[in-house]
Amino acid sequence: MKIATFNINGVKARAEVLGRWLDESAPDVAVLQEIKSVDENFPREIIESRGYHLETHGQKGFNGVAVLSKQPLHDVVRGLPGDESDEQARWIEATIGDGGLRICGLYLPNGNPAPGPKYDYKLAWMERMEARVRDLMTSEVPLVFAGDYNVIPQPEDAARPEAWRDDALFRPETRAAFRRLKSLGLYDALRLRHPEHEIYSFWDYQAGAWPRNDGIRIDHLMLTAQAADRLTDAWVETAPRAWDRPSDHTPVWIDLDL
DNA sequence: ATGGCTTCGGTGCGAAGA
Repeated sequence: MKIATFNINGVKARAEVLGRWLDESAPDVAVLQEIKSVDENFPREIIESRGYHLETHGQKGFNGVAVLSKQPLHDVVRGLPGDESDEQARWIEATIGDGGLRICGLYLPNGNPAPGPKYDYKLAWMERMEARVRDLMTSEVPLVFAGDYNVIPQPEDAARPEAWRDDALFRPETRAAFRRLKSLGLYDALRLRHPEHEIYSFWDYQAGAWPRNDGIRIDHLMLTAQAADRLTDAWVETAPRAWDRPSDHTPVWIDLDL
């Protein structure tokens, strides 16, 4: 089962890219971030015309997540539990097909500028995610937590780590919170398969970041042991970053023996 | 570089992103 996460930076602006990507790369399951669309205006036909089931959790203007799957989606949860007052659309869960896998698609807050209220929100969100992961891990079903984490886990996950030293994506508190998530028993799929350096998933639109390969790795698929046991491959698909009108992120993939 | 692009909403150009 091939599973991808893709921050598409606007589902309507990315209609052509999204259709081409589904045709060429054909994920079994994918989670999308930054759809920047309310659910009523989501261009569902791009996805459903290609035979996918689709669940969305959007809001006006920014944020927004979605999950698509060739198998039916069940028991959908929209929004990260733990704060009824949080109106930002950054979390969606669904069980795939007959229940052999549960996937969580997430768009973790950016947090800049740091320090400040946006950074406080990021750290609080990560604490809430920790609680949700704990909850879900009481089940024996393999779990995949996939999305744009807005976390550079280690210096080797950035082409120029010194440029990110004080940034909300790389500050010590951010990386410590990410380590706490891992210490619950989650495995970074890409690093399980590719411990080597220089693998990125985001390149800024500005200053020639893509042609200079001035990237960062912030899109992650985190697996429970039950899912990691099934992991056969993990990779970043860089080609879509070079297409016309690309997202500034590119898809990250795993293949599970499910 | 004190964001050099790009999205959205809305139809100006500011907010947000990373």
